[in-house]
Amino acid sequence: MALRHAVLAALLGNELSGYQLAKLFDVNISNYWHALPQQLYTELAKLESAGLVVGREVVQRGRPNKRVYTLTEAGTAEMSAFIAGPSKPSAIRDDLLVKMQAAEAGDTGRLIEQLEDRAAEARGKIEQFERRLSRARGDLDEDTFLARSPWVGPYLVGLRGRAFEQEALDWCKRSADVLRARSQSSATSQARKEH
Amino acid sequence: MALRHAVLAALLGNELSGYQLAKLFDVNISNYWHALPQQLYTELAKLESAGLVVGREVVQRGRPNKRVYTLTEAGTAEMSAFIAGPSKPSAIRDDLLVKMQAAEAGDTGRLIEQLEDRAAEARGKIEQFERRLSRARGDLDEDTFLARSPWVGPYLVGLRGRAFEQEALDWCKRSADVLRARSQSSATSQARKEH
DNA sequence: CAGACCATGTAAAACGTTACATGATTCG
DNA sequence: CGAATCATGTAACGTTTTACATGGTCTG
Repeated sequence: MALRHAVLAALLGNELSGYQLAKLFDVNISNYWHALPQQLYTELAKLESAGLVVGREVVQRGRPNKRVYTLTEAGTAEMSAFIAGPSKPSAIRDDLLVKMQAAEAGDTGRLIEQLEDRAAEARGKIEQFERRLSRARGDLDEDTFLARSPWVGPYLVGLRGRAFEQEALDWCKRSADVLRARSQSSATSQARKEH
Repeated sequence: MALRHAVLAALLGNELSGYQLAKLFDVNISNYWHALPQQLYTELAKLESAGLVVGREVVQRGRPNKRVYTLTEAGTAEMSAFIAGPSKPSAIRDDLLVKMQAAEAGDTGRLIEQLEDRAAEARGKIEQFERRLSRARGDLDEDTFLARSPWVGPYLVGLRGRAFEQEALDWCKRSADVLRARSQSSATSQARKEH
């Protein structure tokens, strides 16, 4: 029971369909919880039969009908109990870091490419976070917003998302630079030998 | 097949037993890949029957015998193929962030406590990383070390571990401050009303 | 009219976590 | 002598991923 709370948290204050939730998880929530659409559909069904959310059918013109979900009181209570309870240690898994750890066993050029791809991705995400944070603040400066807004949870989560991506970006740039410099100098000394 | 590569990466250049590997995962590798001891024992058995590692029995006095594992050529080749192949998007899951997202639905005081606990944990980990990095560098400065050392993968991974914990620490402090300030000002306005 | 987007699910396979199980040695 | 550390596993259970399945609308 873990995805459960991430879904409830996303639904808190927003009425969302499975599809909308999937998009939200893809672009936003994935920075602290990753889930595939299939999981969300099954989770929403489970949550509804457990009485933590209620769904209602929304008839649409020009596109398929959808079923949107809202938290019930039991759902809010569940969330409140979750917040008070113990946290599991946060888990990370990142292929790039596994690859970096084993860098000497593989093709450094390919690894550098992957670091550059990840850096580009990070740049995109940072911009997204920036836009979303700025929209949330409106014309208040950050400290004022954080002091006065009735809801700060999602904003603080966004700050961490941005910082995380910034950190990833810096690391990718630095690591790619180091690997590039090393492969050049070893190519140079190789050339010197062959001379 | 995912834990597999994290184990192979850890074993690259080190001959380790399941137990030593478990400790390494607990303190070091957990920053980019999390695994429990049980998983490691079963994974090592699988890797050995797949011919990617070989184990050998080490007889010890004063403590139980152990079985230590080394990469085979096939294991190194597997790692090299993994490095060249596509990376899965990195996955994070952090209860604290789920709780923060839903902060308004629960007890803010409990959440602040948890942020403080996490901050203390982060401080400890940062120190550990600092010590390990400094030991790895020896008396070279970082840039010289990164240019000259034959192995930089683990060091670069350590840099990210430290940066990640530093980022977590900063975020926990900032978030706890924000929540504290808000609960005080709402307590104040509450007191004013009751007056 | 092809490709992207909206919209929702099921089933099987792989993976991870929790609980169970054991036993010797060292340190305070 | 109790707790921590060294040392290794199995089995049951729960979660996540991958593959399969479908079908309408909107945009270029």
